[in-house]
Amino acid sequence: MKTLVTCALPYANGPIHLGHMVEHIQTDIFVRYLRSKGDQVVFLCADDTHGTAIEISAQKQGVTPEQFIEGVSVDHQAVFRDFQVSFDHYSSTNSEENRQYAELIYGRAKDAGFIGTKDIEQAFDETANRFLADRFIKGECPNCGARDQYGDACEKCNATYGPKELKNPYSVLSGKTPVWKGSRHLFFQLPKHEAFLKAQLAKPEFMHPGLAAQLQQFFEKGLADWDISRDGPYFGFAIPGETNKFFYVWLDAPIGYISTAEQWAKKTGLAKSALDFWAKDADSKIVHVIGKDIVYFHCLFWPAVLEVAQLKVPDHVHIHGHLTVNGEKMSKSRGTFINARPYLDVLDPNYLRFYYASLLGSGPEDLDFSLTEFRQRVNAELVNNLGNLANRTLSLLAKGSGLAAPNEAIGGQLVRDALAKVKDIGEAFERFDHRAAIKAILEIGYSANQFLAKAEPWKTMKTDPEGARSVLSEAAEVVYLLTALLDPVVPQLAEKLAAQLNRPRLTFQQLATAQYPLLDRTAPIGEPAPIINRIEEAVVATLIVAPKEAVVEVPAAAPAKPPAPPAPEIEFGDFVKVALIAGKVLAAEKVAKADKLLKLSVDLGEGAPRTIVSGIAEAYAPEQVVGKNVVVVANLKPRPLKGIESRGMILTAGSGGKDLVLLDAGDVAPGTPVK
RNA sequence: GGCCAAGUAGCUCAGCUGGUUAGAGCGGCGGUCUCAUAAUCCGCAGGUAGUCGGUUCGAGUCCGACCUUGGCCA
Repeated sequence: MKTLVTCALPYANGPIHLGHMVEHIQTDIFVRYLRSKGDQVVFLCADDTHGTAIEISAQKQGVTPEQFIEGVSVDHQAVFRDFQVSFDHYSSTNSEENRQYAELIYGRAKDAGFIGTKDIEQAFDETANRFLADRFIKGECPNCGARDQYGDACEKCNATYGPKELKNPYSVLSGKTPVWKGSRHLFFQLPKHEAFLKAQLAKPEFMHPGLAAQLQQFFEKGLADWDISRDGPYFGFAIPGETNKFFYVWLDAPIGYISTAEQWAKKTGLAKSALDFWAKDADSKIVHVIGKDIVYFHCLFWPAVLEVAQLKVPDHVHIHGHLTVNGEKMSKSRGTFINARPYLDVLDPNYLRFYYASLLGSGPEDLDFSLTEFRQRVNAELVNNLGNLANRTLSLLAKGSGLAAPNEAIGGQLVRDALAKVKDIGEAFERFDHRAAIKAILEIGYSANQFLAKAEPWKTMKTDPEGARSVLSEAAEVVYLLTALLDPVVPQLAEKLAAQLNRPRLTFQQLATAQYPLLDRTAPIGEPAPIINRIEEAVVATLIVAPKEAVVEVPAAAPAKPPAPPAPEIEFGDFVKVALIAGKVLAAEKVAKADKLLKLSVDLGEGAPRTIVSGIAEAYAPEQVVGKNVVVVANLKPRPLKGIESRGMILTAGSGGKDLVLLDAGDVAPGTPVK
């Protein structure tokens, strides 16, 4: 039995960011575990390269789409390599193999009578000579009138509608008003597969049951035919037997999973073809790992397409959540959109691998990259607990005369307790519950540190050198065990430990039957050294950078003003009288008959929130300030403003009116003093 | 609007089929050790379990309503 594992194919229209890495790291951990356990596993990924967006991007850069995706692919692969994501092959959907499989699958669907045609009317840009997808047409929201909204939904009021309903529509490409034009499109007849899909979703091992339940809404509304064709010009594969029609990018993208396997088979000779995995009756297990945003493509369309093409339907689709940064969606304007390459420029990839692993459960919940949490947890758990355990043990051992013969009375309990956790750790990795695996590994580290603290070999070394050697040798058993347990998560560090022990890494396969003692005590150990250093706070802070545009715009928007006259000096005693406290805005509303005032409810960690009236309404809408961390003068005498008693003052910078920004207290708990 | 999921200490989470004083890690505070990357180890403080109601001898655990958050609606 061999397992084929895939990550979702990154779109070749931009760089890899830390959100992508959530998926690739957790999948790599899963794969490395399976390999360590002795499973045959092939780990594949590719760039998703087709569609209008890529064509436009290439045009902007003055290169062909092929040149454009080639450059992107080089960058993508370098990032994954530097994060030690261990793909067996990385390809592109713009390959000859992918064209062949796309044509094969389409042909089988057509022969089986599952492709229909329909005439549809679409926006057409006569200047660019293109049909316009919903996101290439903008206009005013038919519901709330907001300007510059896309053709499918309004970001202001969340209304959904069709592009034809937009008022004053214009093409994003040319700015011209589009015309409406008919075109005949090809449709995959999804409704004919309702029974198959219902049965597929009912399989408990196929996908997360909660998300499967969510897909029921598609059945309740009735499945619709799926438009799989696009009119040229379109960067993609021409549809056989049609004129100027191309496969929609979402048809050939997942087929990349198959064509990449085909290339891998050719490259390595380890399989005759992709069909060793993908034939309907193949002795294989197929696992897709995807984000929750693309569930219906992978759990509705894709299984139906494979079924029609008489290929194997995936055994499991693992669905994970998205990344937030400091508790919010990644945002370019807030500077929290962190790309993978800048991260690698300043920080060790092992930090991120460990941190993600320590947060990831097997469910589809989001996870947060909080800068402080990231630094504190990695330093405390990976560097201090585990890294230091290895370093203190091996350093002391190196000072003595090497490993002692096994002494079960001293170390048997420690090692057996640790070994007893191995099965659970493996099972946790296998169900993507990396968080649980890390927790158990840390418990082992904790036990070993405790063991050393009690035995105090650095003291007994002087009086009982043999006893001290035995204690350290037993602790070294745990370090040796870590070469297997840490390998899926931080393979480089596991390798360093193995080198310092002067032995090859242990594997989960070996551990399945291993017993105390694990370590051959006759061979010498290597040279001890710290395996990884702590994260510096100053370095983490550099990950969040305000976008350049904003930095440039500030001086332009605020013409130089004469500097304010310096305030008279005050004593330190005067300063400390001001109680500055970090708070979080829980709610905000406009104060009636006041242009400048917002009534805020602010959590200062006091139990009940405070009401504070603040003159920031010209700069901030109420919904913009909710959730913000602010600095509050907490001991200001209460004062009524427009009949509302304001108990404190929010600090801002700027001259007032529209020109002010709230001071951000940062990622600290409400009630934290500010000095 | 419809549907789905989640709401347990400052943060991230455990708590099996309802049953004694609700747990852990991180963070905070105090102490200890000094082998080790000021690491380790010991201890302390922190929770009206989103809210309200119901079932039950007994509910964080079951049911209902509501609130909040996130997601999906091709």
